[in-house]
Amino acid sequence: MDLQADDFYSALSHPMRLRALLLLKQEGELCVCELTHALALAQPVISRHLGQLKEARLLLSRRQGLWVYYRVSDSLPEWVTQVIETTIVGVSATSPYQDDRQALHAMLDRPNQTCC
Amino acid sequence: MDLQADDFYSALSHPMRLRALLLLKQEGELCVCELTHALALAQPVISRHLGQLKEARLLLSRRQGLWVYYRVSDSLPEWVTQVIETTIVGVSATSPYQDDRQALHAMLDRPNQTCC
DNA sequence: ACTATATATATAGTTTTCCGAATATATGAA
DNA sequence: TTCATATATTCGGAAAACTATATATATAGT
Repeated sequence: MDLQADDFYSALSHPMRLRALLLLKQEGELCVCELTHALALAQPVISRHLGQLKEARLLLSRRQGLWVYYRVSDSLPEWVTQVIETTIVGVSATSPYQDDRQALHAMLDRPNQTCC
Repeated sequence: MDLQADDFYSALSHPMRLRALLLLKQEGELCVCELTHALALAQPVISRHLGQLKEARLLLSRRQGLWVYYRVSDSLPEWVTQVIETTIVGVSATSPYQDDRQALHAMLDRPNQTCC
């Protein structure tokens, strides 16, 4: 069963879910602690929103050790992929999306080799 | 002040507002009674959702006699226009968007010359 | 003025969404 | 096993969104 348009749009109705999706699309896989740092929100809040995006089938996740990595699903309908990419082109240079990327890149001790 | 991405996405978070926007983009100007017929909803419900879309700067309206015609704004950011068009390409042949157009076209006595 | 039609708004109540805090679970290391 | 860390979930309350009903407004015609 495919992703429905109204599920897609209501999944993105919360500003933070939009920020998380755009950041993940641009950066690839990110763990919860990286998103928590980049978006400057409490960890349970992040986890809940990621859970909603995953339930809406926009995200996939995999666990690696202590960390859970989220990424944008690679089996989205073509129009959804285009909409996300068009949105990135349109707004990624503006606030708060630009700041989110900067905060991520400014984060010290990102996992993959080291720890959070 | 320009349309913000999170305003755009939260404006479309209600399934009916998404249906109305896609229908208006495809059909051009429509009056409230046409939308009420096509979407099969009570008139105050339609008016309120149209008001929200207008407040979000996605729609414009003009009054002509008794009727108020709504249309998609012609001064949207380019990325917003592309997102809307991409969504139409992706889902306009599916339910309920296809049915909405059919219901509109099946409506007798649409205004413009006659009355609702 | 009065009537009819189209649309908008206000009110009240219900449902949904969201957050904070606490707690639970999963993994890895000692 | 015990401890520490990362993430998920649960619970209670607050805030927001939504609906239905009723009413108000705007316009046109008589």
